[in-house]
Amino acid sequence: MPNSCNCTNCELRSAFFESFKEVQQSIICDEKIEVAYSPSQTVFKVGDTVKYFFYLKSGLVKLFKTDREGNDQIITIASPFDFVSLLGVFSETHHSYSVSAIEDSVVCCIGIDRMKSIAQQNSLFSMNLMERLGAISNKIIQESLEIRKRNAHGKVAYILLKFSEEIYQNSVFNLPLSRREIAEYIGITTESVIRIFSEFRKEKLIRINGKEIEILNEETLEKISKYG
Amino acid sequence: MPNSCNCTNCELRSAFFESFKEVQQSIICDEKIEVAYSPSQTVFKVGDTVKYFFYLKSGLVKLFKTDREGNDQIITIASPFDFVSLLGVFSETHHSYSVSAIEDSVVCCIGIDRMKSIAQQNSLFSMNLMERLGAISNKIIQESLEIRKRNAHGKVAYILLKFSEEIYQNSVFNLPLSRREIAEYIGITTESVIRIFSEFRKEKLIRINGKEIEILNEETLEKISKYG
DNA sequence: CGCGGCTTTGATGTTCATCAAGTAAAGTGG
DNA sequence: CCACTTTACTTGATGAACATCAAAGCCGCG
Repeated sequence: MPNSCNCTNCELRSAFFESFKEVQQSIICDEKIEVAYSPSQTVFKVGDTVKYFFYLKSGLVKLFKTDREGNDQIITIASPFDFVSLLGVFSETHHSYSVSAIEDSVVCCIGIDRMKSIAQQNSLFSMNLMERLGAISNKIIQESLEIRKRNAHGKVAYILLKFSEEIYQNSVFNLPLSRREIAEYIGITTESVIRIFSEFRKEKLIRINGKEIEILNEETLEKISKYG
Repeated sequence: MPNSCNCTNCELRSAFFESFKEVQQSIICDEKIEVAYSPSQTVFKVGDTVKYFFYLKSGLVKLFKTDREGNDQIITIASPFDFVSLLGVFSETHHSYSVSAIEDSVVCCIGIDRMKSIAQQNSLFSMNLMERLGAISNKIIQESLEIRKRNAHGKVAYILLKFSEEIYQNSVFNLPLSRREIAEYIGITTESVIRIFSEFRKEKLIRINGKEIEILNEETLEKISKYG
């Protein structure tokens, strides 16, 4: 029964099932599970067996690794429509990073074996999948280079602009990450994040009210992001 | 004519054509071009149109980006059997990074449209492709996190061990990168690389003779790499 | 209500970048 | 093939950027 499932209008379809035959689409629709997560809840952890292919339907999640001393490194933030499963999903049996929600989120889960067998039967689908997975991995790599080449001020400006322009598309937003998580994302210390936030506030580049941030001077922040 | 091409024993076959029907394999064998590069020669540049899928048959190449001030950032070093084309190859029309040889290298080039149409016809092939591309992208992301979390000494130790253990599998090797390139790879300055090399030499952890390096005390280097 | 985690600020110190200068090596043109 | 230029390498001196350590206020939660 095509279109009988509740995801007929799901973004997931337009996002990457465009090339899909309806019968297969409905198989996926019937078999997928939707799971809701509250902030700080874990979707999966490093080392967990790869059982599902994950897709973020709504909300915001962080991908991260924890080292032996318990320090986290945030790899990236995934927004709605993003695949939470990266490329390793088809080549690895265990996850090489952890995922947890940083906002109320809904994740679609499709059995990985099911995904594989469908991909093997439908090469158009697997090409689409490859393109989308490729785009995400590329984005992570490029972003990591962008962050790496900046000094602390540039890193903070970059991340503020990312949240404002890319994620929330609004000059006012609620920062979904703690100061510590920001630090873990851009590779500086929590204190430095706070100090630079304060400087930006004193220079009237941003307004801060707890987690609420407003970008007041985007132009100057762009400059700081570009030229440190 | 299966097996009529000169790459019957090519690593490329065992590497990812295992699932390939012979007739298609020979199409690829017939159509591929092998190009040899000397150190410092460019395979392709940021912004170039994606025309080929590239595979490293032998040698060593670097993937890197150049910013507006002309400073390079090395993304990774590709070894034989590695795909030089990353995942973006199917989703992007222009390369987002540059590639140049750092040793005498031979690169196999296959028309990208040809690859795409074959992948669309053969889903087993496209799955294989996806797995391999995924593994490489994952490796780049993981390595970048590893480097990021270390201090300067740890970074240098890490990179020395990478060359020794992973790339050359030998405690003596000729460093294929200049001091500057090492710096561009791990995100510190050239002077710091040199200084830390000198310290390691004075502490008898390594022996340096120009480009020739010998790892003398792997154990201590491992410790420095792990604990900074 | 008290404990632990998050945030903030200040004082201090280390690490590493920057600047400068000199040597060695490698490419370039007459 | 040699003078010349350029690039790579090396060391030292200096300072800025950022981490670390310490302490206190704040908030949420059991």
